Amino acid sequence: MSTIWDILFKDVITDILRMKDKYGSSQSGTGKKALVEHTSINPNASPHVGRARNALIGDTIVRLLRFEGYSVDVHYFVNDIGKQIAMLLLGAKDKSNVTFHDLLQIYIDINNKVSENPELEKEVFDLLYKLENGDENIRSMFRKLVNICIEGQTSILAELDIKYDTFDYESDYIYSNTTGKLLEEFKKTGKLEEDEEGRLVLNQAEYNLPMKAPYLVLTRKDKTSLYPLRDIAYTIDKVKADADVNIIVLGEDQKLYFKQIASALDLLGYKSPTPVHYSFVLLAEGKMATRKGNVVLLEDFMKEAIAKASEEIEKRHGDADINTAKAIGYGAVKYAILRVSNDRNVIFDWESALSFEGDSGPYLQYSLARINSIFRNYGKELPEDIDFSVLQDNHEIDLILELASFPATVKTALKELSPHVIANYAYGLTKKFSVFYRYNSVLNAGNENLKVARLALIAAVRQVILNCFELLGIQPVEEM
RNA sequence: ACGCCCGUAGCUCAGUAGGAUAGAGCACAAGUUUCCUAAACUUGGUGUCGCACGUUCGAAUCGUGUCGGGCGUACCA
Repeated sequence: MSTIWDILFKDVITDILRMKDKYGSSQSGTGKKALVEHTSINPNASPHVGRARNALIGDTIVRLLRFEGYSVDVHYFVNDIGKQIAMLLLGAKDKSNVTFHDLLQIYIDINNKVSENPELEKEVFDLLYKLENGDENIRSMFRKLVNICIEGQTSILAELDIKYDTFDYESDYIYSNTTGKLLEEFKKTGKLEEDEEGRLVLNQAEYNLPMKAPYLVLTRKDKTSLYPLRDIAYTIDKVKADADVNIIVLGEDQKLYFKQIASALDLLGYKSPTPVHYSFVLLAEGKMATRKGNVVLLEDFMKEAIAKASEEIEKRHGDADINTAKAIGYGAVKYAILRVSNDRNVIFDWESALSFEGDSGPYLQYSLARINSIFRNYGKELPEDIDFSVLQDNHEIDLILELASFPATVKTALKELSPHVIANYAYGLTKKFSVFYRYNSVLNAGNENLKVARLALIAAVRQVILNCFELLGIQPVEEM
């Protein structure tokens, strides 16, 4: 008396248990290369949660691509040149032993000073001019400051298990005169013009971009480079790496700007990377502004999350293991940001971001911990032959349908480059598991056939939760 | 002023290649544990799916307009 459900249970569960951490992957990237650039924070201060959204989306896309079998090269563009970093240097150069955590205040102070005293701006540009024209002393001062920043920023992200393969320094494009050669290329297109002030600008009228003036300014009047020129040079380098997939994660403030870059690339015959845009993180009381200092720093969010996790663990188990507290706290941090679709603003408020109940990272981990607990109590290997026809409860059917839809979910997430698809799926699956768990005992199922069939079912659930965790960068927790 | 994105329950969010009574979490109230972890589960809603008009047998989903929020519109990066 075989039914459609028997077949579904048998096929899906056996597939999952056989394919393990590959279940859900269609291996569409086997033998292919992908290049992803994300984060690329200005080296001026500790990242706030808004910047973290870039890193989290980017990292999840990297994980999705690797899951699909792509060989992924993760790039970080270090913006170690330009007015902002020169200002930071101006603010820091008379101070000794500057550390990463001094930089935010220095940055805020110097911004205030310069806006009060425009004379200081000349010093800023003087620093830049010397830098671009090979002043070794200035150059090493910049590099030293930038490295303090990058080290500080990436160590915070590394703590969240977000890692990079390649750091590309923007200044290298000037030192190697790549920007100079690029200007020659643009000259050949006939679209490079010198404006009345002596700056070199690219005429982009033919691309009909929605802007008032169709010009991309590439240099200052002293012919020092502006960011777009360096960015184009860099982007061309990435395109030349000839990856099958080339992605860049950018805030929505870069939408139009990136179209300008893409147009410039098109002019030279290059295919531009695929941009993934996301909306900003807002505070309940308004916008975040680094210069005003009303930001939520990522590291503060992480610390609070660990503190909350430790507190919850102590409530239940006496003392808290720091690794477990980190896994739970960081899972909450990541999930709070990844659950929202890219094109919506994330409204950050401490209370819901640190909620460990319901639709949250810890909820997912808790489901996994419960499954682990059942297997610890069972203490044996599952038998080879399992009769799946005994599974016919509605809660079991809900679960198997959810499990069966995981591969399609991965495809959607990859097609739309939207991590929230995975986050929401993971919640939906664990919610169904929680309901199943409430109404169906596994170890006391009544008979051996039902018991092992349910064990196989939740083993499959466990595997798919683990696969979601791998994609979201959330650490599994054995017990909690 | 113009361009792009968003607007769904008190709050935070899913759901839009058109399809049946629009779903979660939080908050609030009441319950569930001699039984695999209660960070869980169940029950309780008064949603004009911002508003208006339109296309359609049928619209949260498509079109136009409008209001509100986010972002942008060469010489920051």
